[in-house]
Amino acid sequence: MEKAVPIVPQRLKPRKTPIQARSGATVAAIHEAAIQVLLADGLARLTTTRVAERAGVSVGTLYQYFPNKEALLYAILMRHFEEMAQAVERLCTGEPKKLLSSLADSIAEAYVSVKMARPDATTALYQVAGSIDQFRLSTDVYKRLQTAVVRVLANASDAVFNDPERAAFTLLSALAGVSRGSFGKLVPGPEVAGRLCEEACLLSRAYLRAAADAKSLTS
Amino acid sequence: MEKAVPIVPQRLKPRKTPIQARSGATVAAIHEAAIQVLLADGLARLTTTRVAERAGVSVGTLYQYFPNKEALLYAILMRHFEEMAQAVERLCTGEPKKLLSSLADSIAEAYVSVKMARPDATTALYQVAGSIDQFRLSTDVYKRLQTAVVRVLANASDAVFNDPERAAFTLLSALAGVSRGSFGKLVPGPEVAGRLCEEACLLSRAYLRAAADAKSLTS
DNA sequence: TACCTAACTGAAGGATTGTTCAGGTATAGT
DNA sequence: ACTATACCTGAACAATCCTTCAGTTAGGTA
Repeated sequence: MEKAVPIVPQRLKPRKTPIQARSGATVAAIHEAAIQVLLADGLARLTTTRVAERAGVSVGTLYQYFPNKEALLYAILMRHFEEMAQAVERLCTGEPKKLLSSLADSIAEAYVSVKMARPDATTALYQVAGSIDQFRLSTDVYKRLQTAVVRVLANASDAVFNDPERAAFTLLSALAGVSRGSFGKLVPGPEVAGRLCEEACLLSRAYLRAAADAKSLTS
Repeated sequence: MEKAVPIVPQRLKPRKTPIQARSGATVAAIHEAAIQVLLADGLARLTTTRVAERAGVSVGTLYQYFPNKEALLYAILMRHFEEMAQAVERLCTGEPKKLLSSLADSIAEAYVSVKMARPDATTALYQVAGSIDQFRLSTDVYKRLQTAVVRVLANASDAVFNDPERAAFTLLSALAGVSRGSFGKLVPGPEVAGRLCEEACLLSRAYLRAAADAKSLTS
C-alpha cells in the first residue's frame, strides 16, 4: 500500500511542443475530483482510482501528474495554503499606519473569506490536514503566513508587540480553530458563516489588543 | 477493508463470575498500545494487528473488546474527551461569584492542563480526530463541553452574556486551535508548553471580556 | 478430579488499494 | 502518408489490511 516514497510533488514530463492545453486542465480536474470524492466518500475511501474516475481520466494519467497518492493530497493542501498566504500578504503593509482594531479585522476577514470562497473545499481539506505530515507543512507554509501577519502587525499605529511572532502564531492558531469548529465535516450554511466572520473579528481584535498591552508591560 | 459497520462502541461479552480483573487491564493496555503505535508509526500504519501485538495480546482478543477498528479509535478519542469534559465541569460553579478574568483563566487552564497531562496522547489523538466522523463527535461530546463552559460563564460577577452558547463555542474552538497549533505532530517541549498556557489564558480573558461587552451593547 | 465456560489465540479468507507497464491513440512535423 | 513522440489507458500485480472462527488455555465450580 505504501512504500518508501519520493516525497516532493513533481511536474509532468516536459513536452517540447505542447499539443493541447489539456495538461493544466487535467491536473485542475484531478484536484477538483479529489475534493468531490473527499466530500462524498470521506478520506478513507479516497482512492487514486476513484479520483481518476471522477476526473474523467484513467489511473495511469493521474500517476503521470502525481508520483503517488500523498503527493496528490499534499498538492491540493498546498494550493489552499497558497491562497491563504496570498490573501494575508495582500493586506496593506504600506505607509499609512492604521489602528490595531482595523488591522485585526482585516486579518480575520482575509482568513475567513478564503475559507468561505470554497466552503466545500475547506471542509474537505480539514480531513486531509491530519493525514499529512504536519511538520513539513509547518516549515513550508505556516511560517509564511506567520511572517505575513507579523508584517501587518508592524503597521499598527497604536500598538507595539515585543514578540510579534508569538502573537501572530497564537492568532492564526485561534482563527484556525474557530474556523475548523464552524466547518465540521458538513459544509456550513450561510447563518453559520456569518457568525463565524463576526466571531473571528471579535476574537482577533480582543486578542491582539490584549497581547500588545501585555507585552508592553513586561518589557 | 471496510464494510457496513455497526457504529456504536460495545461492551465485552458479559461474564457472570469474572475470572480475573484482566478485562479492564486488557482494554487499558490496548488503548495505550494504540497511542504508542499512533506516535511511532502514524495513523496510516495503525493496524489492528499491530496494536494487539504492542498490547501483548492477539488480534482476536482485540476484536473481543472492539467490534472494529473504528470503534477502537472512537473509544480512545472518547476517553480523552471525557477527561476534558470532567475537567471543565469540575470548575466551581457554586455561589461565590467570581471575576470574569478569573473564570477565563480557569477555563483555559483546565483545557490546557488536560492536554498537558498526556502530551503524547494528545499529539496522537489529533491524528485520529480527522478520521472519525466529526458530526457524531460534535453531538456526542462537544455539546457537553459547551454547556459546561456556559455554566461557568453564568458564574461571572462582572459580566453578562446574552448568547453564552455562542461565546462558549468560539472560546472552545479557539482554545482547541491554539492547542493544536502547539502540539504539531511532535510532542512539544516544556518551553512550548509554558507559552501555550500563557497564551491560552491571555486569549481566553481577552475574548470573553470582549464578547460580554459586545453582547451587552447589542441587546 | 472432572467439567464448564469465559477468554485468548493466530492462521486463513476476502476484499481493497497503491502502483506499474505494455500497448493504444492522436497530434506535429515532414 | 508516414514517423516520432507526448499522452493516455486499464488490466494485472503485489502488498496490506480488517475480520472471522475453529481450536486452545486457564480459572472457577462441584
